[in-house]
Amino acid sequence: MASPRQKSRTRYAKSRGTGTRQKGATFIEEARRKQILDASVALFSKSGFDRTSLAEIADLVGISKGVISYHFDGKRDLGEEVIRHGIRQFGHYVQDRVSKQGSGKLKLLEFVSASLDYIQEHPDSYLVYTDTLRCFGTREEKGAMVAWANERTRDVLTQIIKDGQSDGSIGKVSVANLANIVQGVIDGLMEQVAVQPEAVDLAGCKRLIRKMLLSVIEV
Amino acid sequence: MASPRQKSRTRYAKSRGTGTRQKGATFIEEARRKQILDASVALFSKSGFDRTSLAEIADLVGISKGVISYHFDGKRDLGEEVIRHGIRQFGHYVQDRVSKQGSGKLKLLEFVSASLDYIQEHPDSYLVYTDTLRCFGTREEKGAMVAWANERTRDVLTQIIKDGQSDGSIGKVSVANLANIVQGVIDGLMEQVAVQPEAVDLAGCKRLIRKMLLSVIEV
Amino acid sequence: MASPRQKSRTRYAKSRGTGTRQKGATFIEEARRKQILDASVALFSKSGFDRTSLAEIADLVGISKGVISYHFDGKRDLGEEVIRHGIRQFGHYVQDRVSKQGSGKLKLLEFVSASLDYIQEHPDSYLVYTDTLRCFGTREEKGAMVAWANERTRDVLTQIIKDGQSDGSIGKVSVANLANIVQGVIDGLMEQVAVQPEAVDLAGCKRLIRKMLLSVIEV
Amino acid sequence: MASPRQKSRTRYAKSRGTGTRQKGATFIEEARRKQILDASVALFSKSGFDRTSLAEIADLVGISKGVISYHFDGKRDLGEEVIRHGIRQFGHYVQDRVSKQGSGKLKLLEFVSASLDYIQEHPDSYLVYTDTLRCFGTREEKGAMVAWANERTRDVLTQIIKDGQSDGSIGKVSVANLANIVQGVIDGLMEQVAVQPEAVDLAGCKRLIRKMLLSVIEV
DNA sequence: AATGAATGAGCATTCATTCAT
DNA sequence: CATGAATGAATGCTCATTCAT
Repeated sequence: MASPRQKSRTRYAKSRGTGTRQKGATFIEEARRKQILDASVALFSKSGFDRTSLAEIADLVGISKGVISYHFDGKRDLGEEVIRHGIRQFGHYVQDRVSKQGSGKLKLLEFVSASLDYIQEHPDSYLVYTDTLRCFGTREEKGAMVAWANERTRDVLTQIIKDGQSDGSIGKVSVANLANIVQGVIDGLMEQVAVQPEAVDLAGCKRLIRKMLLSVIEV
Repeated sequence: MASPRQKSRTRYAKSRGTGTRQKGATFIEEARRKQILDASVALFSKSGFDRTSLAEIADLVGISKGVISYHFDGKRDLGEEVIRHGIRQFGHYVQDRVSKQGSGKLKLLEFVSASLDYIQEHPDSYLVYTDTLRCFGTREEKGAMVAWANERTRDVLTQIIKDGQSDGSIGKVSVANLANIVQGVIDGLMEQVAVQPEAVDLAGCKRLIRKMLLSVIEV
Repeated sequence: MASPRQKSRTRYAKSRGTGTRQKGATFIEEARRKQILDASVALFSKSGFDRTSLAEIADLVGISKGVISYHFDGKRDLGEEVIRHGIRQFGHYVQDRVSKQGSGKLKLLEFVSASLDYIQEHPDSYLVYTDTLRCFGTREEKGAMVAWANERTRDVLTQIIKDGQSDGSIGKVSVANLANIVQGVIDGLMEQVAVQPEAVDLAGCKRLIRKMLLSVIEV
Repeated sequence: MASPRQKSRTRYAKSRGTGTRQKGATFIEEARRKQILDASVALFSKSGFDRTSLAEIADLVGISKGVISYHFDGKRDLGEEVIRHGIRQFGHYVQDRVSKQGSGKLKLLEFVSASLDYIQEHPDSYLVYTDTLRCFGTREEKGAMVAWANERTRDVLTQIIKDGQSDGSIGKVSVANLANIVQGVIDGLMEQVAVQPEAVDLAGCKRLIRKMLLSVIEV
């Protein structure tokens, strides 16, 4: 995926766009970006994107507001970077675990497990992700962004199910519908866990979901 | 003085939210509130709570901003009312259909169907609900509100499942886990439908969910 | 000329657009606008449009910044209003004196005289006008605005000269060229007077211009 | 240390503006200055002095902002240099053509012609000049600068006219008034041409001005 | 000579809220 | 009940300038 960073100014931007990473100078740059990103996640998860001011972020990092503008192209860019960062991390985690499974069936079950484990370990992640996502422009813009993120997940799921059908571990079932449902139940449980961890018995839910899934993917 | 205009923050508007209704004289009052609420929903669904100003709402209704302040105890109160209104409507719709079913099993299946039908018919509803919630204060405050809304639904579901187990239509299964999962899949699909209606084959999903549910509630 | 005021909000804007002026309420409104406009002219003439902040204007009037936003649609609108006001006043003054003259020739000479007298009496006027005009957007935007203002004057001049040729007081001469030149010399002298009043002997210049004009408009 | 980097505000750059040139070593230096100056003119003519940031200039040249600060004593100094540069170029062009004429009368007419030709060939020049001037501090500061520039021109004109009167090619006429008027009409037409070239028939205007001038300078 | 990085003041703008009438 | 008017704090953003390497 090409980085959407755009507004070229007198800055690192140019060298950044190429994808080439120099050492030295870029190190401090990358460090600052990470600092700012981390502070943003912390504050966004507490008060939400809209209700977190650049001043607060700068304060938390211990820098002046201008630095944020220097490293990011405005608040929106910062928000997008936070989202990207979150999605990437989540994706890596799940992908990592899924890829260790042999059959499509096992991969599908692992996908659910990994997703739910991730949210349990990083409860902020989901909150920041959905909250920030929802702060972007009009309904259409937001919709497009959420849709984009959803499609990403759905594509992965679709592929896993298809693989399962190819390798014979998953039987005849509507791939699209199953993908939608799996994604749905994961998203839905994620919110519940993020908001009220004590109200969800994740282990139990995982077992139940497993049972439900097996009932429809049996060959 | 009987005027609702009181210095105290806990004034008229607040006690209104509880559902208690005073007698007459408030007819015009009730009409105004409805006007404002409707305009709010329309605008929130387009631009989101935070990005909709009281001025815009007043403009759409054709009144001055002051009127809103008179009828609602600030923007937040208006937002909460919008949410309550949305939840209530959704609840009534589902309850209505569920109550027409005989067994717990049928009720559970109808709950899912009704929920998904509702979102299809009122795609704005979910968007306004989640977006507005997003805008309330700190994580704790938001969490409390979401949790409250979730619990409402979960309680209903829990009762339905228990009823099913009592009437013998639903077998041995963890009530809490099943409730969480059903709620989760509904919430998750709701978002997908709200954001990308064309990406979800609702009828197919309903059938698949039905199959999955039957596999775990069989006696 | 239709007023270019646009952004309708909950405000006077609506009743304003119609052109109808109510009494009462609009009085205080009009008074505030005038206050703000006057303060703006004073400050613009001192420091220029770009280097005058809304805060300074508000301070001078003794109100809060918000009031300016309430009465004007942003700084640019304020600037445009200042310009319009200036052009209108200048136009009225000149028109007033010109209209009292009988022949086109006399009108042309009076146009020059009146213009130069005006600038002598209101030295700020020209400065504020040119400075503010030059603060609007890109070269094209600015150009369009200056061109618009120039055309206005040129049209009046063109008409006067044509009238003179009709009534026989002005002979054969290129109307367009003469209009350009007359406007040019007026503009040019205006700047000199505005900037260095003591460096220009206006009475003497008027006499000399008169002589020069007579030499080319003689029948 | 011989480095031009001195704390004192009155440093290198300042003494540079006077026209005095030190000897060698500053070759690269001079090249950089020219690069920056050229880029500035290009950008100022497009967006105006105030709306052009040092970052944009640096970007266009392909250097970092710091370099500009190194070679110029702040943005204002850069602006002044741009103006001086513009005036100098204009002056040279006109002087060049004027000096080729024999009599004062011919010189005067050539002065007008050359000035108008110059603006036609360098329409940006005038725009940059007036716009940049506009941006210098208070009315007094700006006034002083404009006055200085005006005086320069006026002195040249005054001398030409006086020469004409000495050599008998120009008759009895108020030197000061004529100088003011000639300068005025040139300035005024310059603006018209700069802003709306197609609205001015320069050749025709030149002929008409010539006729008007002849009528007052005849011996 | 040059740069990347950081600064911090300044600014226009938005907006919920208040209140006298 | 309703409104026009005013408030003033908050916010994102721009930018000239500084300075250690």
